[in-house]
Amino acid sequence: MWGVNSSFMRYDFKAIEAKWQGYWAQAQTYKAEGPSDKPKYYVLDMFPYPSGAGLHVGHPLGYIASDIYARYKRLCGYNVLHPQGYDSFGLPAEQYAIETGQHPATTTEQNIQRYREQLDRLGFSFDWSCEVRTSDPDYFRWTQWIFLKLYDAWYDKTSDKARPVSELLEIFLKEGNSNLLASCDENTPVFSAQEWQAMDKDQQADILLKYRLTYLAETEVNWCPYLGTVLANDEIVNGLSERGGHPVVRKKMTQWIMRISAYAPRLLAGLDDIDWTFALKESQRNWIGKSVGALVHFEVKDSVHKVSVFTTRPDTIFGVSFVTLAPEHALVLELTTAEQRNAVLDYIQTTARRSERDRMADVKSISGVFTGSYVLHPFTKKPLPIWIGDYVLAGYGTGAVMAVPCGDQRDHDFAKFFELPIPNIFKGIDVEQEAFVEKAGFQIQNSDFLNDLDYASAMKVVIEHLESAEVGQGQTNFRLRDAVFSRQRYWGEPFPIYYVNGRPEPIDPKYLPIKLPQVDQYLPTEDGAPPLGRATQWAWDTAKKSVVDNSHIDHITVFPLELNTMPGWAGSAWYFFRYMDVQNDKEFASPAAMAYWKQVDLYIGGSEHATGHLLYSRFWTKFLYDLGIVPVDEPFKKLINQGMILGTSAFVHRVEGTATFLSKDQVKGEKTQLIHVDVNMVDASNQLNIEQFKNWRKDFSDATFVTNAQGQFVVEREVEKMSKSKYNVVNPDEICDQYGADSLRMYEMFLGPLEQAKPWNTAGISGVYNFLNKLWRLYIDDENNLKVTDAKASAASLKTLHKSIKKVKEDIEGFSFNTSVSTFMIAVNEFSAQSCNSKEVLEPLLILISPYAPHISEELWHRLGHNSSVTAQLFPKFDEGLLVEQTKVYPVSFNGKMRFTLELPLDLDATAIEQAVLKYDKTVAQLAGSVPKKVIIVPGKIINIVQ
RNA sequence: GCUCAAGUGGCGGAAUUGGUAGACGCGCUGGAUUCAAAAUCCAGUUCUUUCGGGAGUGUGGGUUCGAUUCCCACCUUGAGUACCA
Repeated sequence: MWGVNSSFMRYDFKAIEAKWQGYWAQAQTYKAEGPSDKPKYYVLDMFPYPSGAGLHVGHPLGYIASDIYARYKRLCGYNVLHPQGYDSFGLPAEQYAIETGQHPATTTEQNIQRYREQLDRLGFSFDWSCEVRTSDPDYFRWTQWIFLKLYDAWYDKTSDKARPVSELLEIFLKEGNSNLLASCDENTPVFSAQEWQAMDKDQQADILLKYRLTYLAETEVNWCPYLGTVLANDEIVNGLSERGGHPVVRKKMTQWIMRISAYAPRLLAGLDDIDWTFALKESQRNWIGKSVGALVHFEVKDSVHKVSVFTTRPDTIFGVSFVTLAPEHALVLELTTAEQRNAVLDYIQTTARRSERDRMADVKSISGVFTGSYVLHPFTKKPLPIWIGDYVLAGYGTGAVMAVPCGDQRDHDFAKFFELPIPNIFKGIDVEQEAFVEKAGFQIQNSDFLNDLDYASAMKVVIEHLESAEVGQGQTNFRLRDAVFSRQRYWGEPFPIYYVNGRPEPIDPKYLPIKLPQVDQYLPTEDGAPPLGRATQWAWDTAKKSVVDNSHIDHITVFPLELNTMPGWAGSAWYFFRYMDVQNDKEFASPAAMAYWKQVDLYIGGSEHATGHLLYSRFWTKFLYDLGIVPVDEPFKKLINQGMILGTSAFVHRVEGTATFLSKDQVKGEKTQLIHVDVNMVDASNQLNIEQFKNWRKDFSDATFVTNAQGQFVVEREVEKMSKSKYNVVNPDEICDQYGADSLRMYEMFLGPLEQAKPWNTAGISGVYNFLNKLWRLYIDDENNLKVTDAKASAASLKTLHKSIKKVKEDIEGFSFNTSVSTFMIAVNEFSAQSCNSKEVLEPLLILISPYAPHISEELWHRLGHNSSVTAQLFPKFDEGLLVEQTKVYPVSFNGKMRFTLELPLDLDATAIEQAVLKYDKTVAQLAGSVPKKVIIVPGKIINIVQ
């Protein structure tokens, strides 16, 4: 308690922060204006999933950065929308519900409150009046509404946009689908207008479903019967579930699928127009995976069948020596001859037993089997053997490849292994040992009409030949697969769908939202239906009404509702539009609000969403744009990925097999195990509080602790991901208690570049904490009186101020928040040294610092006598004339003679220039042997000095 | 394997278009203050040195009057992705 009485006053951050947080909330200081004449700026964070663990210091990093930017934009006169919400549907709440029987809504609500308390302490300028929660029926009503829009839409490749199904019906009615270019199921039959009209309602419905942007299809999934759910590939380890170690089987399930593949070309092209990092765009490009090539059809010898393959290298068509099908390929059994039948069946069985993951992991071993059949080369008509092999994936292209051993390493390996021919089509290149895979630096040989051509011309010529001979055509393939949209879970959005004779029917939008029914348990039912199957049909009031409404249904009770729920990404794929007009109960946002706010100008979040959320959001935005619902076709103009804040774990050395713990400096060759200890029991100099440790781990209360000569027990340190299980979590609440929110905000920015991963180290925070106290003492004396006067500022302090304004402005606009903290420190140190107490510089300084440390700035601003908020001010402008720096002389070689370039400020007169030159005469003389005789001034800052 | 990013003091990290490398902070050292501690303030802190200087931004080359910055090769680390025909 000595500190309170000491002559040096520390600023009372607790009182100040509480005071201004309350004031901002009450005055709604950060509420965005509605559509107005002011220029707008939309700053968005990726909204959090409210987990039970609460926030650790890593979570707010991006929020602090976006808050600084939002505050800066307000200071620049923008109407800023800076909202926050919760991605509140999710698996952990459901798992907790399964274990405890508590409704996920209850725990979610508790977690949200905890998050809100923690966020509020940090002084964010969020406009909470437009908070969204994805699990709120008033919100997911619109998620369901968008789903219905997708259900009621198809993709027209001719106009390259989505259109309503009603327009598709008109086309079918008039001309059938033979001229239609649309994204649809591969197995869609071709029909005329007459044939369409002759179909019954059910047949028509089945056809339409093949065109819808969300459709039902059977897909293979990883099913864990024990957990009663589908698992993602990375949730499986060695064929067992990661959680619990239960067996996982491949199972076919009918699921809702999103036809994102229809948008692949536009999702790729759109990347060129948005301001994202190269790395992030690159990972989306890879994910979309465009490859340009050709489809080639091979006739099967003595058969009506054809094998179609996709290849990116049709120029190597004369190098084909066999064709390989995936074991799952539809034609495999039909093409297998009687002699090969057993071998092929064996092979299919063996590969089926291996999971997809094993197959992918095991790249080196080569396996395959001959089917006994042959295809005919499209040009030479030479018979080529058909093989099956598991290096060909059923899911990509056509599930079949034309094997060119001289031009593809996998084909080469396969050919060598099974002693198949390796014809060489590359002139003068040896392909005996390995394939030649370059796309340049060769001329083609042994290839009929392609001889002597290079890659580019051969590609062009061969596609012309394929098309004129009607044995293939140029084609572009995408790797992007349609996205499975069904989850066998409880805590997600219900689908607005019911079934009539097994066919889906949409629920009328006027009955939305379809709320989650009450269930007795959150597990799947005994017969394997999703948890929603536990609810009685009539628990679904609104759904029931819709079924009753449907006039062509007679026996309402037999028509089941969709029991799956939507995946986590559904609610997050459009939430940025809802913030614009959150109270609206007629539309998800009004056209006026969307016309004003348009799109997110700055989006900050983690890069782990590169191929999930960020891709799906772009997909839904483009879709809504096609229907004229939203005015933009890209949701996020600029995107920044904040790096992770890592934890610094602490470990103790335990001598193996004993209960003896050694201080780090006492380990002398003993075999030790490292055991995690809670970082909160370790001080800044890496000393462990042994008593606390014994208390924490009762099983070690009798253990021996070997300390060093100073009686200290030193722990081992290591940087790891911050996580509860590693006991390295630092809670922002504790930092706020000890140093205040402004210190935490500044320190997180000061740690390093925003986009870089960096370790947390609580010890370093004293630097910014001391800085804020120095800042305080610049304005307030030890008797708590204002020191600031109306006196004119000195030239030196004005220069310091304007340098700082320029630097901070550049830093914020370039997202280099770390260096502006240094700038503040330098400014305050210089002002202290200059004994500066002029309002003229100290007022602008507060405005400058306010985005970083809003509480202390606001307090001092009011102490200076202002009634308004510091954030209502305008960001100060810097005076270029004050920013004159030192002069520099550099020698420049020109036409063999030595010339000198001198960087000088604009406002220097001739005498000053001469002085500047003389000041550097030593350098110049060293370089040129003498002092320059003549100084020539050219426009701008550059002055040439000629010998 | 492929793609991307990054290697600078004891540590986190600065350095504008190629122009005084190590800003700023932590830590450490010394001093002031204190009965003492905490806190605060001041000075020092890349290495090396015969105190003139010399070396130095992962390694080896190159371009340049001048390179942390640009080019080539290599090494290391991190992230993503994976039989995509």
